[in-house]
Amino acid sequence: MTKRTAILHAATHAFAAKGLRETSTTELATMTDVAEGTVFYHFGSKENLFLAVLDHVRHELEGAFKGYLESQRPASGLAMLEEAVAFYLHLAEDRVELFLLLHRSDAYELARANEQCRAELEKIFNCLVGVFEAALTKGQEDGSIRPSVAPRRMALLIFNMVDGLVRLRDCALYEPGVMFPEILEACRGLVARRTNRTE
Amino acid sequence: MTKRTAILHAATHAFAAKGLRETSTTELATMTDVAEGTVFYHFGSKENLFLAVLDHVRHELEGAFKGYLESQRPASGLAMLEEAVAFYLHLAEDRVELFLLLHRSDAYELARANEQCRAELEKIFNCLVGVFEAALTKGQEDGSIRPSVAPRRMALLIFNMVDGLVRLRDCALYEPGVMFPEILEACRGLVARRTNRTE
DNA sequence: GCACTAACTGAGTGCTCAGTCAGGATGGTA
DNA sequence: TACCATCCTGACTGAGCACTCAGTTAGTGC
Repeated sequence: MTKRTAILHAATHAFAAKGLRETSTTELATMTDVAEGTVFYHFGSKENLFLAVLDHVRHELEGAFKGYLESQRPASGLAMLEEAVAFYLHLAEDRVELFLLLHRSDAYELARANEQCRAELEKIFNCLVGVFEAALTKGQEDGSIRPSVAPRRMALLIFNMVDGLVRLRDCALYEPGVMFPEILEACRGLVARRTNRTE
Repeated sequence: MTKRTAILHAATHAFAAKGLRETSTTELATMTDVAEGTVFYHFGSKENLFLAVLDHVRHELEGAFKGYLESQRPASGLAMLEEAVAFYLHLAEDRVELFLLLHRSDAYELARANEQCRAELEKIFNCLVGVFEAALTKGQEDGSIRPSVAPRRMALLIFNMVDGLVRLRDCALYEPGVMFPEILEACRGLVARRTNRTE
């Protein structure tokens, strides 16, 4: 591993765990057995390093979801949606650092002043919401999902529900795994084509 | 207004807008036309000031929701839920700073080390989720809401949906007002007693 | 007028940190 | 061997910061 990528990885984890301001360049240099100057040689400034981290996070997320979408052959759009929710929660456990970083205010703060950061965040956001949206669109084609549902907007609501659970875990306020059956049931209730029934 | 409350208010807005680390005590002193020392005379440390701000935010939120609950005489639990969602979105626009502060990582960061902060956050969280939970419980009593719904857990999911919208606005990624009809419809679909129908 | 206290002041302190820079090491090429 | 580019080093710098403290002011009771 080159020193550049070592710094990038260390920064990803440190920024996710402690935040941008709370992680010093001195600290990153020590963590990676590198001189302070090396950080600036490769990335120019702390802000640029953060942008590189965000770019890295985006690639990781896009890669993970791309791999998932290609491996799945779901029976229906509705099944695809349920699998997407499951995969989202799985990924949030598998790659905690990616989600921790996105759940911090740092990136959104920077995005207010930095156009590149904003664009990066929007790409990530579209990728995350897009997974649910794709399932809903497919479901409307195969008839498993109600035609009255607006895919993009419903995807946004589902994303909020699922990502909200992950966020509560990150804040150590709640454990999302517990809610897994409820959230699947909720998604079905929100979008599945209704059959005749009363309760 | 005493200098103490002037500092408290300035801090609430500054911490919400820029974050804890990004707001210096020097800055707060200048904003409120007060000497640096005065901040420390009243609050002892920046961390204590932040805790006072959080306590203030909690009182404001609890007061707002208490006033709302007392003024409402909804026809059913389902109607109450819809009003709660509307009020949440309304409050999030009316008192932007309260929600901005809660959507920052600062408080959750501090909560990891500070028990008082953690307790404060949990109270706020319970207050916010509680509003939806109360509506669901009432709805199960009057029959407007399905008995199969677990009030607390469903309240959590609805909270995530609604608060997620507010959060997207705070990140300037989306405008929540647009989604208002969808989110009401979604809530009804999630919890309302089902009638015979097919689509 | 005096004593006591609470509120307030602001210059000063010591520390942390992002970023710099002059120079060293390494390896490829003429 | 000489030259050059790339990678890397770490002591240094200047700015910003939280916090301190000796001292001032204003109010209150005697």
